[in-house]
Amino acid sequence: MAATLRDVARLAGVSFRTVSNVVNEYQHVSEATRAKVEAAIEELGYHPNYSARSLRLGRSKILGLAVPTLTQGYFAELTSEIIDAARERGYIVLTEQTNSRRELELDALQGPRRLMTDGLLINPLALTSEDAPLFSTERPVVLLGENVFCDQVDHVTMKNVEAAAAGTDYLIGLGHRRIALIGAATQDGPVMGTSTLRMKGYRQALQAHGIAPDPALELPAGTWRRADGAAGVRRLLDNGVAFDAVFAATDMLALGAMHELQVSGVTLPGDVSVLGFDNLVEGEYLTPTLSSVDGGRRRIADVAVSALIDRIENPGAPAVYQEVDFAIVERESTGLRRPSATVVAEPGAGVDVIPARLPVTS
Amino acid sequence: MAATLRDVARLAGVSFRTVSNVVNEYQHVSEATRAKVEAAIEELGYHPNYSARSLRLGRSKILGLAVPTLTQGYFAELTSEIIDAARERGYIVLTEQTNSRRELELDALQGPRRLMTDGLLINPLALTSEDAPLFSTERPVVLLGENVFCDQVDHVTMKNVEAAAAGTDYLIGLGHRRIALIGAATQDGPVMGTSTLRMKGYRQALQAHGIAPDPALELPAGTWRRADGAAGVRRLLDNGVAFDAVFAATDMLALGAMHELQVSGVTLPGDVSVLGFDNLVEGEYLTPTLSSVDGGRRRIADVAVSALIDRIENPGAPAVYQEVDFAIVERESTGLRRPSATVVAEPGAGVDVIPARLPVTS
DNA sequence: GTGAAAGCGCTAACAC
DNA sequence: GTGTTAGCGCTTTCAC
Repeated sequence: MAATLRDVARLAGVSFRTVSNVVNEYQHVSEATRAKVEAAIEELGYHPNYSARSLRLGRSKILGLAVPTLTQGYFAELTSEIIDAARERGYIVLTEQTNSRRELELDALQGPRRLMTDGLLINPLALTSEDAPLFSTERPVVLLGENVFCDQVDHVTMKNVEAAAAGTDYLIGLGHRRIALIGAATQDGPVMGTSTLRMKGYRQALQAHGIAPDPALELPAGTWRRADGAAGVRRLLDNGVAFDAVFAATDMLALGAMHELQVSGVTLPGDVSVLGFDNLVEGEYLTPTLSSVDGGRRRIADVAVSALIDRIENPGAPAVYQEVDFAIVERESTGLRRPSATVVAEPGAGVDVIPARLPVTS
Repeated sequence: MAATLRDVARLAGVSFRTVSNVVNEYQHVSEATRAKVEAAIEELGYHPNYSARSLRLGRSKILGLAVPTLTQGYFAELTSEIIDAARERGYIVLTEQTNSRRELELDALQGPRRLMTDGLLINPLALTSEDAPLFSTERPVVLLGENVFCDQVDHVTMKNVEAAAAGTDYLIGLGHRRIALIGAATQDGPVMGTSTLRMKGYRQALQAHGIAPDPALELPAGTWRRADGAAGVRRLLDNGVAFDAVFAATDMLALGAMHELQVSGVTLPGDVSVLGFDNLVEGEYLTPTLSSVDGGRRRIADVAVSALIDRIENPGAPAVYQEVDFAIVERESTGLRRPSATVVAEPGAGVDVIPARLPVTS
């Protein structure tokens, strides 16, 4: 059996109240007693019992985290960063996977496990803003993502519209005019909210530069997996749609798109620039390395964890909606449009149908 | 404040002992009382307090998991599967990342957090078998991976040697004779244990078929990231080493290798077969899809969680070392060696230096 | 600066 | 079949 406060007190020859004082770094303990107690703690290998402490304090120093799945790069990295951020603040993380299933998202929110944790970070995908009332529970919740909005609850997310606009703007600045968007929003698509916002930013940037959006360049993706990115490019190539850049709504889509382009003999970024979104570490290990819009995942982790812990330790403040800053991470997959490239249509020219595939000019 | 047993008892008009009986599904509760109590529970939204229950029982139904990082595909997927397996058995998982740092692995093993969990699953990378004594702690531990072996502790791992041999054997069966191994073991390389075992299996299979191992085909990888796989292939191509297949020690290495081959104009699997190891979901989303040795990750998760929970609920049994079964998952990146391929050296012929790069025969 | 004692919410041994 | 009660290990109020 593990040593308790009493065991330590007995060994140190003090009352167990004094031991508690030492453990909790209270004032008013003489140096001599403190040393004695610390020696006893060391000797017995004493650690406080967290269950007892939680019961007493009503706090466990455990945060709950509910993400769709760890098998997707974005959520694996987000979780990784949340765990690290929590650790820095003395909290640990109980991770649950909801698999985007409504019942599991509800369980994370309302189930008995809630009581083990001091607060919950949740990125819902199945629940929608119609379910918003469910989020204003007695125990603190911090919302992540773009699927649910709720006035009553802290929310940390990206500047999706602005970031997507900046990404598009960056491509335009490189001279690109026929920018395909892979991962365009559809009614029944996955992660509706996110794609809607990113598409909005894409269109805004085009319009700001007087480029008319071309439906042929807006490709929905069934899911956000690599294969969908590849399929998007395939469709462009098969339909002979002219394009000089690809903006993918996520890095996973970008990876698939890059791959399909390269297999088809298209040089990156010579013929086509590819820009992703999310800045996954994976992008650093590609050839060419992937340029990407960093929506601020790292910062979301930090801010969300801070917001949650602040609310736990200091309840009652009004709910805050926070958007973190983004950045464009320029690597090798994007470059200046080559003046000689034959595939580029003039701004606003609509669909340019070219014979077969994207010709490779070199 | 959340409702307690007493609140429920008061509302139901029974003693709180009776409520406890209902909650814990004891015998000897009349139907009528049970119904009354359940109604009261429902009305108050009562959930038992886990801290109190843990304190009382000395059990928390929380498992600890210490993996190097969630940013690597293998560990993200392993964690995902462990969380699901634990959930099925009524446990939840506290995930920690050790970043392969010795101090953090020690902390997972010995730190105060151990007391919150009923048991620990740990995949050490910095600790070695010399540290084995540290693993036989009072509370149950299950070891994962190949870096530490300890008689005193349950251990669940892959049949690395046999699986790598089977993978190599499979490639030989397809007619390949010049099989490059990317991720060969080195003294100071990462994940020493794993690469040593997989290389051993590779060599065994070659020898079983009378093929002499060729040092030029055994490429160490600095780390197990995608870029290292690409670098391995580059080295083969630049040195003009003839090869008709690549066996990568992990899927990440395989991804990099595939990419570098394709960018160099090599057709997969027409010119070269590529076989990975780990069977990450990512492999399903490549073009071509990646054939891979599945070391049994899914099963490791199940078996390890079961072993840990069994030991928690029924301590005292002797420690067990278990190796799970593997499988070869055949997808598109591997195929029969083409008889016409000019790049294939005869078995045992040693290094064939060819002019420039691997010629593409079509 | 230290000691005594209450009580967090629960389970289970013990009465009835 | 139901009620009473002790105590898990801790923090903290209150004396001294």
